[in-house]
Amino acid sequence: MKENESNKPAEEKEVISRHFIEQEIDKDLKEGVYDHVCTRFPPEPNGYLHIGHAKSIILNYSLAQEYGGTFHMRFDDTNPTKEKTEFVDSILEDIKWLGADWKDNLFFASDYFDQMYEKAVLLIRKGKAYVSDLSADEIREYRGTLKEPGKNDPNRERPIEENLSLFQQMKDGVFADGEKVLRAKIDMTSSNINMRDPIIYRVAHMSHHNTGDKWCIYPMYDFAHPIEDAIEGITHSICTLEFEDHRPLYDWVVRECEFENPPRQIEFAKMYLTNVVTGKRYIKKLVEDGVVDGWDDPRLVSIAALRRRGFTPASIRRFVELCGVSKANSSADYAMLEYCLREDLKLSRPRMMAVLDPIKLVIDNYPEDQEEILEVADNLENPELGTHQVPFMKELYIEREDFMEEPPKKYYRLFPGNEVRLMHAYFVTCTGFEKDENGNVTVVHATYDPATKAGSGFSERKVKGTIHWVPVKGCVQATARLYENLIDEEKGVYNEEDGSINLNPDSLKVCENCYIEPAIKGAKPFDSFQFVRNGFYCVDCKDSTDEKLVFNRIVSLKSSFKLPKN
RNA sequence: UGGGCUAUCGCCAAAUGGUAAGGCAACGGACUCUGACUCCGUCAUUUCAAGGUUCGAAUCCUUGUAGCCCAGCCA
Repeated sequence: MKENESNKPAEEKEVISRHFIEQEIDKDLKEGVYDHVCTRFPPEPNGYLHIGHAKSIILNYSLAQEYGGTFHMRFDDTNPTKEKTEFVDSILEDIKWLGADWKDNLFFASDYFDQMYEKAVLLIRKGKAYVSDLSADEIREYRGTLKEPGKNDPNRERPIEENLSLFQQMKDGVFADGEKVLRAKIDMTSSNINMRDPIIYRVAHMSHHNTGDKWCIYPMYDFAHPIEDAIEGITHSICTLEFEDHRPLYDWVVRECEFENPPRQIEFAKMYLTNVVTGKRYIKKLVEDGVVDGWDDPRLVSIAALRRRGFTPASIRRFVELCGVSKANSSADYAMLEYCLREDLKLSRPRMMAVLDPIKLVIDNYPEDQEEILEVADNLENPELGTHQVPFMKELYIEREDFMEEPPKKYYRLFPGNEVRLMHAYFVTCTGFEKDENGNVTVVHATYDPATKAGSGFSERKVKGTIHWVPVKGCVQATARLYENLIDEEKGVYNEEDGSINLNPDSLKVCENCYIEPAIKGAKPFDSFQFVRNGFYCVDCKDSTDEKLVFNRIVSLKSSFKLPKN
C-alpha cells in the first residue's frame, strides 16, 4: 500500500471504476462475442454540434482508443429533406477540433443505399416485408395507441412477387411521395410500438446532398442504422436512451438481413448542462431577434461558440470524463465545466496585467523621466513559458475597484494611508486622490519605496494586498467582453407561462477602454491569456484586429472576496 | 395491469450481499508578489418509501411512489 502512494498514475487507475459500457465491452471481449472494438459517431447533418454531442463523440472515440479499436465517423444522411453539405463541413470541423480522429474512416449512410435496397428486397423475398398502399393517416390509425394494439395492414398478405414489383416501381419513381411505403412484417399487436410493422422505406422525390437524384426512395432510420453498423463492422453501437425501445427492432433487422457479424446497441443517458439552451428553434430565434450575434456567439454552447469563446478541446474532454457515463438522466453543473477550463488554462497560458476599468495612479516621488524595464515570468508556476518585459514609470493605470476613499473592513487594496504591492514592482503608499466636479475619483496619488523592488529580497515588512497595473505609455488599448450566462439562473431556462427563454440582461458587458501591458501586442485570434486577478481571455476570431484587440472572457478566476454591499 | 428505462449528498457518480469511494460546489483554516493556485480539514449512521429474506441489504424479494422515453412516411 504505502510504497504505491508515490506512484500517481497507478493509484488513479485503481480508484477510477469502469462505467457500465466498459463493463459490457469487457464482458463481450472475455466471452468472445467480439475480438475487437469498433465504435462510431453517427450524426445526421442537419444542424450544428453542441456541448451535448461532445459526450457521445468523446465516449465513442475514447472507447475505441482504450480498447485499441477503431473509431468511425459516419453521417446518418438518410433523409434528404433535412440535410445539407454545409452541416457536414461544420460537423467535421468541430469533431476534428475536439480531437476525435477518424483517420480514413469517414462514411456516409447514403453510400450504402444500394446495399440497403438489396436487403429490403431480401426481406420481401423472405416474406418479411411488404408494400403498403395506406396513407400516412391510415397507417397511424392502424397502428393503434400506447394502450391498444394495432390492426393488420390490408396489404399485409400481398404476394411476394407483387411486393417485389411494387417496390421496384417505388424505386423507379412510378409513385408520388406518400403513395406507397415498404413495411417490415413483424407484429401489429406488439406492446412495443416500434415493432408494429414499422415503415422501412418511403418515397421522397428530392435530391440528396450526396446521391443527388439517383434515388427517390429512402430508408428509414430503424432499417438503415443497423445495416450501416453491420456493413462497417461496428461492434458496439452506442446511442442515447430514447432508442432503448428500438433495440428489438435493431436486432430484428440485423438478424433478418442475415448479417454474420451482428453489432450490439448500448444506450446511455445524454448529457445535459444546467441553464444552457441547445434547442435549434430557440437558438434560431435568439439569432433572429439579435439577442446573440450568430450561432457562434460566445454565450452559446455550440461547439463553434465554445471554440470562439476560447474553450479548449482538452477541457471539454476532461469535463465529459468527469461527468461519467450512466443511464440516469442528469444535468451537470456549469461550474464543473468552468473548473475543467481553469484547470487546463492555469499553467498553460501567459499571465498578463490588464486594467479593464482604468484610473490613473501617479507616483509622486518617482522621477518624471525615469522608466524601468521589468522582466517578468509569463507564468510563475510554469517557467517554460518564458518571460516578457513591462516598463514601470511615474504614471500608471490601476483598476478603479482597487482604490476606495473609505474602505470597508478587510479591504486590502489602496486607500489613503495604506501600502500595497504593485505586482512585479514596488510597494506604494496612497497619499491622496483627486475628484472631478461629480465626485468621481480621477487620479490616485502615491509614493513608492525604492527598497521594496520585486526580486530585491526585501523583507523588512509585508503588505496584505497586491494589485496589478499598466504603464500609461506603451500600453495597449483593447476591448474586453465579459460574459455571464445567457440564462437567468434564478428563473431557469424556460418561462413557464409562454415557453420563452428567461434571459439574463447582464450576459454581456463590454469594456471598450481597457489597457493591457505592452507585451500583449501581436496577439492573434484564439490566443488566450490569464488577465491577472481577473480571468482567462481569448482574442476574438471575428471582431479583433491588429489595431484594436477584442477579447472574450473565457471564464473568470474564482474569488472569495466580496465587497460588502452598503 | 400498455411497454421500456431510471432513482445513492446542492450537482455528477462508485459500490456487482460483507458494513456508503471520488470529483464539482460549499464552508473553515494554512500559505501566498494573483482575495487565484496549492495544502489541510468539514460535508450521506444512510441509498425514493414501506415491509420482508439474511449473521449481514444501496445491492435479493414484495408492494408502492416519483421522473424520463415511445403512437414521424424524423434521427
